[in-house]
Amino acid sequence: MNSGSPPGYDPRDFPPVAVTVDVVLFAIQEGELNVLLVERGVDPFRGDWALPGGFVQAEDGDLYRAASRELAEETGIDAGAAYLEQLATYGDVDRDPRMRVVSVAYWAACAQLPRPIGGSDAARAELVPVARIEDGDIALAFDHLRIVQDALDRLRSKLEYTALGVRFCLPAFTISELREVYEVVWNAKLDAGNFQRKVRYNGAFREVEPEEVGCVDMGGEPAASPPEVGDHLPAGPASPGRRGGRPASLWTAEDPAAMLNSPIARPGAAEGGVR
Amino acid sequence: MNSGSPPGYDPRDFPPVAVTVDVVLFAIQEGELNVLLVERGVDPFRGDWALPGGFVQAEDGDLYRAASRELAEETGIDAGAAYLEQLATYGDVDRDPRMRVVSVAYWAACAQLPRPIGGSDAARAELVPVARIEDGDIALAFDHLRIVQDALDRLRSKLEYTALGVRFCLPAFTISELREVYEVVWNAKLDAGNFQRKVRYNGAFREVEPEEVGCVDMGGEPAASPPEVGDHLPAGPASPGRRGGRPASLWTAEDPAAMLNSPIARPGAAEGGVR
DNA sequence: TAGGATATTGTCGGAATGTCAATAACAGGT
DNA sequence: ACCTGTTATTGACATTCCGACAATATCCTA
Repeated sequence: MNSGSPPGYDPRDFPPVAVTVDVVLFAIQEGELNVLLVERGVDPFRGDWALPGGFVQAEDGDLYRAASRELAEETGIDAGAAYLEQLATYGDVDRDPRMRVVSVAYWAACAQLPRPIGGSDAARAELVPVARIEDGDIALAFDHLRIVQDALDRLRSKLEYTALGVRFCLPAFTISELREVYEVVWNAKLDAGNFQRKVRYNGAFREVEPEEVGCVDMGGEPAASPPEVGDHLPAGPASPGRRGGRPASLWTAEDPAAMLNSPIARPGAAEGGVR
Repeated sequence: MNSGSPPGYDPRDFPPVAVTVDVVLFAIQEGELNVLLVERGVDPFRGDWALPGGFVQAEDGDLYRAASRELAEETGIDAGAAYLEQLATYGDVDRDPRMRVVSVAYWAACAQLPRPIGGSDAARAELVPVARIEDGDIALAFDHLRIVQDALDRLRSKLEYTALGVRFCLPAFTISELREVYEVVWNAKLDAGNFQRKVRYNGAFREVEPEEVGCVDMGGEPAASPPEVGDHLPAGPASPGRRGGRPASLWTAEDPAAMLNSPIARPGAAEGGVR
């Protein structure tokens, strides 16, 4: 297990390694799935886009906390409001030209970016459509392309069998809003009727009575304006104008991370990585 | 690579952190699911059981390779033969009393331990039934109990929708052998007939013709020796004596990591962590 | 050759799913 | 008030899937 001196590690006993955390934050805007990227201002990969991240600090009690801190610094978002789950760890010897850097990647999903982002760092931070990344239109630093792809795989899989899609919605949402989340993330069209049934039967979701609205809290961001009946997807044409039609009932998820007792089928999911 | 100045990292720029890999190796023996543990001989947690692992070395090109190396050192098993997949990374500040150690955990599954184990290290290495660990009968060092539990969750989930169960079997196996793997890992009983259909229909498995296996003797004398048709589970009463009954056809999995196009239902899986 | 054991195939009712259509409830304009 | 367009929600069905359980098939042992 350990190599050299008996008890107590000596920093000289092991090769110098830096440990960082990187966060893949997903958000839906304009009916598109986006990832938060920052533009690198320093040398390796200067000018390229990279995931927000940084060194694990001594003050970070654990890795989750380190990732939350990075997320908050970059976006002001509270980790509880964006889920935040560990994805994987990347440690190829040459992934950073300067020295060995082992990076623990996390992924997150949030309903809407509170402020115009661009946190404490001077670096420009922007939401970039994943479509452009998957098409290779964006130059990503380090092995961050692979990390984003892994995160995408994980996100797409998890929507199948967990209620995590609601993290893209406000605390109270309509079934159609949730369906649109699925359609955007999966880049597929789902039958409205079936989706309705799926949600209604799944114990993971609960219809919220009109009187309750306003009390629903997913433990996250205090929605700027109390969730209003008829709210639509965060951003997009959004709530401003209900374009007519029968008003939808509002729903909520007790525990967004909960398993669905029957999964929601992904259309073209012959095979693929589920992780 | 690194040196000092411009955009290079300086070891003094970040807190000293050690990076290790730990491996949770599962193996089935005597109809029980086991985990490979080593007895600690040095101070922190001396005498307790721990997962095999060690520092990421400079020679390890990537983390997977580091884990393979640890696995090989400890058991002589080639990583390719045991799958080996990254599980998660653990970095709580106090998980090791000596200093901050970030540990990247891997899990693996193998059909049978080649030698009586107990690799290069002087430390005693043993297969311990997971039942005893889950019951709390075994004192595990560090946060290794949590790691084992996470690995168990992952293993049990992955059996549902991948062909990874075959990693507990020899290259060619009978459907009953595979079913027993499921029953042992899930600690549940499965209907033999339905399981049969599941495997036969799933594109992930392929029936192997007798000619492919070697000198096959299906239906004649009890072939005396080597690649025998009636092989049973690695270990256990095993192949020695077919206890009678219609001989089973042999199967194989093209790609053990492949997804099952229709999952195998886990009996009492109301909810739980899929990770 | 009988009895026991294991593998494999069949049957059948209930549950789940997908497709497609019908109804409900609202906004807006005339 | 009435008509039209739009979205939500519910129904009807055919098809498939699944679990429980029974029936065969093939071998071993005695």
